[in-house]
Amino acid sequence: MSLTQTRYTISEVESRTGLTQHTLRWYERIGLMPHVDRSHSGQRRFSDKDLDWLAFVGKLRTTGMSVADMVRYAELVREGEHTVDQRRELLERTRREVRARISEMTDALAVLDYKIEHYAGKAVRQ
Amino acid sequence: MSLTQTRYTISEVESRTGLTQHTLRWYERIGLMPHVDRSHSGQRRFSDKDLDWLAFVGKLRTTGMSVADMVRYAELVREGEHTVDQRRELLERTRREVRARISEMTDALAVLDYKIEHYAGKAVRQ
DNA sequence: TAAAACCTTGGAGTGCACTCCAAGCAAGTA
DNA sequence: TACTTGCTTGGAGTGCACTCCAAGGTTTTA
Repeated sequence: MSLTQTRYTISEVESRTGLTQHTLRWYERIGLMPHVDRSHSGQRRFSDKDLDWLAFVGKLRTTGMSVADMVRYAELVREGEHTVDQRRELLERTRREVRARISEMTDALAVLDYKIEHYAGKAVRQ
Repeated sequence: MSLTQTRYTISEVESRTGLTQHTLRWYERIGLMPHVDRSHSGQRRFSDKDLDWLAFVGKLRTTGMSVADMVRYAELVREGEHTVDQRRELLERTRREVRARISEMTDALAVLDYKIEHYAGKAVRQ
């Protein structure tokens, strides 16, 4: 166990993650963050582990997962090992949704390509 | 010119497009629909052309384009031929954003895959 | 004709994901 | 020490994209 664990203030975490301080506090309030350490005076001191969690949460956000589902996932993590099946299920459902979403968007992209091509020529209608 | 153009009531359009009547009226109100024909008593009668437009708008929605940008696009169409460059630009910007979004999601999908794989084994941490 | 189903409007309400505020205490720098 | 910058909280506010409501007129079906 290292005695030199890095601790980050909220503004350091803001600039590292791109999340605002408001959002970071809000994440904690709604239960999307494991409890963050505090300094003797009560200020937040984030750890590298917190940063890792935030990075993972960022990936979940990117997938389009709702905040409610992310909170659900965080709860399952807090509840311990016996929730791994539920967690995997939640992640698998999310994965199915992401795959569907990507294929829809790829479809829409083709329409966009066609339309732009159309404009490059001259037969313009809409 | 055909004399047997099909005209759809709002509930027919609802079941064909999956958009609610509320949303269809709202689209018209905000200028996202070209003006829809009315029956002698004022009820909407949508044409096949309206359905085509709605299908295209649906594709734009799928790309994640904001309603404000879609309205902007609709305005450009109404303004006529001299706006084709602006329209193409708007579509090209949207295309760049969609491509970026798809690649972000593909990335996040890989993380999800890794995590699920992880759960399938036994080294479970978060 | 009578009932049921469908349509109209302007405006209010909803859910989501933040985003900001005020008042006050804490920490770092000259 | 004085000043500036940073941090705390609960709660209010924002922007987006719908979603619904009430009151009343229209159309279809039996």
